[in-house]
Amino acid sequence: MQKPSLPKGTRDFGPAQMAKRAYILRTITKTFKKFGFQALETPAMENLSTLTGKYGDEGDQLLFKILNSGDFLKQVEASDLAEGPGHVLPKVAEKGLRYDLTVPFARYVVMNRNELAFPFKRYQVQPVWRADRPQRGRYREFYQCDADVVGTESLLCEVEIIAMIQEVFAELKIENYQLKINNRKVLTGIAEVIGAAGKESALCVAIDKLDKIGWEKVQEELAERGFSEEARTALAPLVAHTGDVAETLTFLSSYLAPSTIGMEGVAELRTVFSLLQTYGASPKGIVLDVMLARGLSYYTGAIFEVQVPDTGIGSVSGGGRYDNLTGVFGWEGVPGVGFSFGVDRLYDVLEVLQLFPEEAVEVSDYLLVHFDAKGFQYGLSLLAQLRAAGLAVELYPEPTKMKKQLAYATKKGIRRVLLLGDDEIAAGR
RNA sequence: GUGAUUGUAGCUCAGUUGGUUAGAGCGCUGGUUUGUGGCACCAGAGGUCGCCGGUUCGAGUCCGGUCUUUCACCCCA
Repeated sequence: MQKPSLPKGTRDFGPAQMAKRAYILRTITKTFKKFGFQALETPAMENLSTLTGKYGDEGDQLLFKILNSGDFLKQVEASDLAEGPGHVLPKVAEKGLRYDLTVPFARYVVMNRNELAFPFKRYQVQPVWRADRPQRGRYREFYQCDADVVGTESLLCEVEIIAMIQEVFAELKIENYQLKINNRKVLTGIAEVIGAAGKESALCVAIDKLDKIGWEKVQEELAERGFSEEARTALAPLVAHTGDVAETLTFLSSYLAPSTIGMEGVAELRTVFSLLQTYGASPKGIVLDVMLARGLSYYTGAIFEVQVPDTGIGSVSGGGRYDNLTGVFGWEGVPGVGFSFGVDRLYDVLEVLQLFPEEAVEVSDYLLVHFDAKGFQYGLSLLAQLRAAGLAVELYPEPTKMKKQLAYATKKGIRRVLLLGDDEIAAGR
């Protein structure tokens, strides 16, 4: 007999966890629907050709590949083996597990472009798989919870994303959070202004670590990546800047004045904040963080990230705008904007802050406890009535002593029991 | 992918410089209690010490490999 075990980086979700996860997902999907987003599901597996090349070389390595069925070696020649794994792979695996929800979404949009009503707003809650090395809060199978709008450049989308995030956090009773906003064009502008035009992706990767490793270390990394002394000096006032949204916008207007694209970013940010005000959203939790970069290279406009301080848990939500979502599938120039909630991390945050409501745990309202066959028969006759009244009820299925039945109720967390003895039956209760 | 780290009963962990039948607490099962569980007391079950190999008269203890856990890097949710 073998000991059962789980593949590395995967988890079971027991009843208690499922109830709490369902609470989170109910809250999120309710909000998505309220904003006009519609559900989409795509297959767990995609053609490998759909997935490869979309996430960079490292991403390709993190894809789970599915071995072809049957004689998976039939197309492989000895010469292929000699050429290495890269040559053999396409001949033994033509499918892979999805790595995120964005690429399958783009594939879906392209395949259905004639049927969809644009701007198309969809949400999608499904697991994704990455052959990463697991760590705390990082798994090989985890859920993403995406909402995207494709087919419009309107900044209303950005505003609505901010409003949805605020609504979800309010519903979940998370009071203290930071919704960080920035714009990729601002970052491009910064690269231009400090004389490092075109090196913004390297700039982003380094700057993104500011919170984690501090300004000193970021400067070292920038130096390693070929940023000059002057560039780093020019960056310093920006790093040092603090202030509210209005002050930061004013600061950026002068700092980025030499950069056309940078000023475009500032203008977009101004519009978003202005629309937000008109919408009536509270400025609560919103931070304009010019150092927010996010690692992803495909964002071209707004960038979002949400953190809950003092929990030791990384960002729980993030997203941004991309100009060309569907270009890789041959349909150029379709803009989109979207974001994602990290369900697993949100779960951890609620756990740490003890914000799960008691009723999140789904358990029967009553257990019917019987002493003998007569009580069991009577209990059986009550079951359907009580259930018809909308109560979750169960009857202990075996004849056994009360101690065991009550212990079952205790362990399962059933708060109320009905004892069915001769006296109760006689009294009609 | 790089560098560390962990693994003993269902759970949390002891286990002395390698030396007889590997322990504790909690949990579990039964009983004290043929109508009131959570407390108490009594009894009991449960481990080829992650797995494979090596050193040794002898390995839970030392060595190698492998898997697993956790952590940092890379990257990311």
